[in-house]
This record gives sequence, C-alpha cells and structure tokens, in this order.
Amino acid sequence: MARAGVTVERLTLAAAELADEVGVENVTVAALARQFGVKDASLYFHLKNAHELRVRIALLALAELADRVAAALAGRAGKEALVAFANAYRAYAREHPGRYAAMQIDLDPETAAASAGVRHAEMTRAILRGYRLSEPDQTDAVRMMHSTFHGFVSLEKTGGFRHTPRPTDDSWSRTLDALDAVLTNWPSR
Amino acid sequence: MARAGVTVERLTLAAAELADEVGVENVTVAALARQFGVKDASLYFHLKNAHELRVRIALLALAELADRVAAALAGRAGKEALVAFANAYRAYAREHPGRYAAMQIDLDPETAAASAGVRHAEMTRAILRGYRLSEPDQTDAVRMMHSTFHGFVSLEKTGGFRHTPRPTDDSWSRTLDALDAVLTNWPSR
DNA sequence: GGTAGTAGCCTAGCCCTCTTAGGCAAGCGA
DNA sequence: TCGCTTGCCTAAGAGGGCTAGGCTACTACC
Repeated sequence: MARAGVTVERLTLAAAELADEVGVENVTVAALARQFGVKDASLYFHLKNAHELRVRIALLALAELADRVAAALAGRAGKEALVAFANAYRAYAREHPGRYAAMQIDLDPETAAASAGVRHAEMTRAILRGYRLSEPDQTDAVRMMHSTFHGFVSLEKTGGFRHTPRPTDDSWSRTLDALDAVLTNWPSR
Repeated sequence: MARAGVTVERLTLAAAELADEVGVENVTVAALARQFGVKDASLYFHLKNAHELRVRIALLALAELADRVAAALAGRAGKEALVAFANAYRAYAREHPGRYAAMQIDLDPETAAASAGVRHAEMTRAILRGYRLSEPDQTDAVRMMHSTFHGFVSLEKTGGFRHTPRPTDDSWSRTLDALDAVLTNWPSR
C-alpha cells in the first residue's frame, strides 16, 4: 500500500485550515484522517493525542500572527504603529477565526514560553517606545492594549456588538483613537 | 420506579455548576444524567440537544452577571460606578469560569435579544452618564469598555499575562484609571 | 374510585470520536 | 539482497450524542 506522506507539519496546516472552516471544536482526528485518505488510528503515529493537534494549531497561529504584526510594524512609530499593529491583529482574527480561537486555549508554561507569543509581547512593547512610558506603567499599558484588541475582536465575532447598528469598523477606529489618547496621556497614580 | 424530579431549571443549574468545575466543553448530557441518577436518553425529554444545554448555561450566566452588576452599580456614579461595574464583572468571571466561558458562545439573534445581555448593555451605558458623551461616541465608548473588561478577564484566565511578574490586580486597577481618564477626555474626531 | 391520558423515565441501538495494541509491508541503508 | 525502521493497517473498547419505541406513575375527570 502506498504511503500517504503524512507529516506533523502537513497535519497541522490541514488542521488549521479545517479549524477556519468549521471551528476548532470540530477539528477531529477522524476528520483529518479522512482528508489524508488514512485511517484515524494511523495519525496517532504522528500525534500524541487530539489535544496536541489543537496546541499545534495554536502555535502555528501565534507564529503567523507574529509575522504579520512584525511586517505591519516595520518602519512605523507612534500612533501609526499602534494602528498598524491593531489592524494586522484584527485582520488575522477575521481571516482565520479557527486559528484565532485556537490561540485562546491555555498552553502549559513551557510551551507558551517557547511560542511566538513571546515575540508578540515584545512587539506590543515596541509600540510603546513612541509613548515614553516607564515601568510598571509600560506593562500595564501593554496589558490594556492587548485586552482591548482581543476583547474587541472576540466580542465582534461572537456578536456582542450586534444590538447597536453602528458599524463596528467605526467603533474600532475610534477605540484606537482613544487608546492613542490615553497612551500619550497616561494617568499618574 | 420513582421519578427523579428532573426539570429544565434543575438541569441548567447543575450544568452551570458542572461547567465551573470541569469547563463547559466537558459538560456532557451523560455526566448530567449520572448526577441525577437517570439515563442519558431520558434528558432528551427535557432538552432538545446538548447545544441547548450550553445555551441555557449562557443565559443563566448572563442573568446572574446582570444582577451582580446592577447591585454593584446601585447608588454610584462616575469613576466609582466604573470601578464597581468592572470589579463585579471580573469577580463573576473568576468565581464562575465555566459560566463565563459559556457566555461567549454565540446565541442566535432572537435568543440574544431576549437575554439579559440587553440589560447588561443598558447598564454599561448607564455608567457613561457620568461622563457626558453623546452619540456615536457613547456607543464607541461602551464597546471599548466592554472589550477591555472582557479582554482582560479572558487573557488573565488563559494565562496571557503570565510572562510578566507584575501582579494582574495592579494592572487591572491601572487599566481602570486609564479607562476613566480616556472617558473624561474622549478624543474628538 | 375507576379510568383515560400524559408526563417521565427506560431499553435498545445506531453513529461518531478517541485511543491502544498488535500486525504487515514499503523502502531505505548496509 | 537482507533486515530494520517507518508508516500505515485492522481490531476493539470506552464514551458521548441522539432516536425510536415501550412501560409506568401520576393527574384529572367523570
């Protein structure tokens, strides 16, 4: 019997695409096996378990997002950098809902530390260079920014903004204005 | 054979408690049936399907959270109201992780419109009375606030803040300061 | 107080998913 | 060419979701 040529990389990519189509919760080992024309049990030669599959999707997404953000950030500073970062983040979440959802599963500390999440955090910090904040305000600001981005994107996706007719795009750009304003004028204790 | 006395209300409550213990994704019809000393198939007399169970948890959580927030908001205004709202929100999410997670599943429009989510949105708007914002800034501000709260709580839970030693409580209170600052000084277009 | 009718539970059974154990064959290196 | 590793297989069990159809306890009504 011919070999199907299954590798962890190909599995992960296929799983990520499947996640974007049908949602992470429906990314099943069996469905993936079908796509590769292989029996489900065979995938356990490449994978420890179904959870590992989801973790791999998350790690892939984290890396892809970090790349995108890095590209968006290149050559920009201040508010321009903030907006570019935010838009890259939101665009990725919209284009890849399944991958984005996978990013939200909690990784164990070592995995997280080795992930592109670290790079991501560094870039968020880099934005703040345009706003001259010192510690611990910088950390707080990074957390607030990330919270706002993630919260907005997440609520937008689950329909949390649907009861008001105002276009979410407009709210998004005004939210970024507000974020820029508060970063330039960070309150003292 | 004696009747077990299963009702949709008792099922929902038990499911919500189960969700807080083991996570929504592990709230299964079978597990619930075991808790009631009943066969799993019997629950389909009370429930359309497993998804309905999760939706019911979400609706319960939405109502409970709205109650909590309403209580916290009573007699307060301005920043005090903002902080009280935010803390009630975060406290609920921490005490009831499973219920909170269930709140994030997307409800179909009619269900959402009939849910306590509406009450929740109204209360968020009520906070802004202390900040004299007119439309559409008000809507944008509501969305930004909700995004920040949800994003922070959600990232905190999944460990998104773990790579920095700073206590999340401190970042939380500073984020609220920042939010208050930007609401009092909302940027013009 | 007997007797419908229905609400509440049950068994049987199907399909799907996850996962382990053990087997066979393809293809590479010696 | 031989053998060993790698990649796939079948078999099988556990558990969850759900449907169909049956039995029983309670209710309401005459």
